[in-house]
Amino acid sequence: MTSSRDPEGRRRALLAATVEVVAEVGVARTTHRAIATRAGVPLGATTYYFPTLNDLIAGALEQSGDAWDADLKRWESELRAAQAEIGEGDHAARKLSDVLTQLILGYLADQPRARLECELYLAAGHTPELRPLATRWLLGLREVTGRLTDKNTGYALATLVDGVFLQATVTGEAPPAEQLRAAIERLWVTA
Amino acid sequence: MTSSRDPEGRRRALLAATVEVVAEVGVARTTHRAIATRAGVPLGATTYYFPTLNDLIAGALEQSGDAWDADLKRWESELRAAQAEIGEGDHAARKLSDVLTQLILGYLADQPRARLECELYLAAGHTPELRPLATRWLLGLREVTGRLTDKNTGYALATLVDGVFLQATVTGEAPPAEQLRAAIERLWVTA
DNA sequence: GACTCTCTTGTACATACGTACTAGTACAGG
DNA sequence: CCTGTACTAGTACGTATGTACAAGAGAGTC
Repeated sequence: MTSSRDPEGRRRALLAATVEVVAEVGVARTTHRAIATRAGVPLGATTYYFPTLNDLIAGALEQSGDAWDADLKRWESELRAAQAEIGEGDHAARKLSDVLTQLILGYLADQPRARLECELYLAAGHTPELRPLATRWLLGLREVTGRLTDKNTGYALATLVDGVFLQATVTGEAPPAEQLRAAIERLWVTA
Repeated sequence: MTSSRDPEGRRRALLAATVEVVAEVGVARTTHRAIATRAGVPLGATTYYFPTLNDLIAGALEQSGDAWDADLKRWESELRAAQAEIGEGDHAARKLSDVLTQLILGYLADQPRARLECELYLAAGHTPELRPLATRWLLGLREVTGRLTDKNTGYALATLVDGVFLQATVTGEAPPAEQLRAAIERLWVTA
């Protein structure tokens, strides 16, 4: 007896399983067998749909990159909405720092995704072919914060957020909301 | 013919080789054989001096942690010296941000070390026994910046620096010095 | 119904790994 | 000189891995 036929479904299931496995054990310890078990498919299916393990992992990371891009779009529009609502007054930085903090906390609440991102960063450190993907991820954030403020402030904010992500990955705990908000407020100086 | 006898030398060579290998390929891909080759010792020597691979890696990371602690001490004393020299005036933040930026750039110039640190962070994400070590690393910096300023500023500065480390690891490039300095200056608001 | 093409599933194989082990070698103390 | 201890060096073994492959099953076309 063979399973129901659904090639596209299997593709998706394999990619989703890969995302989970990578988030749990890291790129280097991700194996065909772990993915197959997680996806509920036989081992052979992995190499049928993706010629090599690297292709499978690359596909999963790329898919996560798309999700991250979507998140970034949402961040930008929410922050723009807040900007429009409140004008340019003194309270602006206060309000905006609040919104950004909440967005960060919301993102980090999805631990596997946050960990996957950090995992990608680290893997990019010694896997040159992952570097473009990781850089795109990094620069995407910097561009958003840059568009909302100016180049220098954008760099500062993005760097701070990257630090928050790193800390969250290491400790597994949520960042201190008020301290984070205060830090963002100090950086958010519109030129 | 056997090699010259120097047990302590071998221990050190093994730890040093482990640091290099981990920095290059990551914790998960570090193997006895790679370490032995790098250290120029036969395979059997690795398990003779360190019962398991994890012991060897843990030893190497701990040693690196000590080096990081020493670096932090140096950072603190240099920043304190700068503080003492310049008083509390308006130029203080300017001068201190300059000094800290240079310290960061200097640290990141030693790429293998910086990469090892980030490698540890990431590995800690899914290896609970590494978490204490990584946290100590993280908190060490935060304590130093906290002592130099105040708790909130310390958090903000340390987080920014962590972000800089992450970015440097991913891109392999030095951070933009002037933008980084400006960001530090904005955060360095003495209470 | 026969053919074919796509997909499924299980197994096989070469390789690399962690670690254990054996045999030998230098140097200490008697 | 002899003996035990600490170290060296090479090899062996069981396991897990990436990937290849063979045998089959479902669905569409004639």
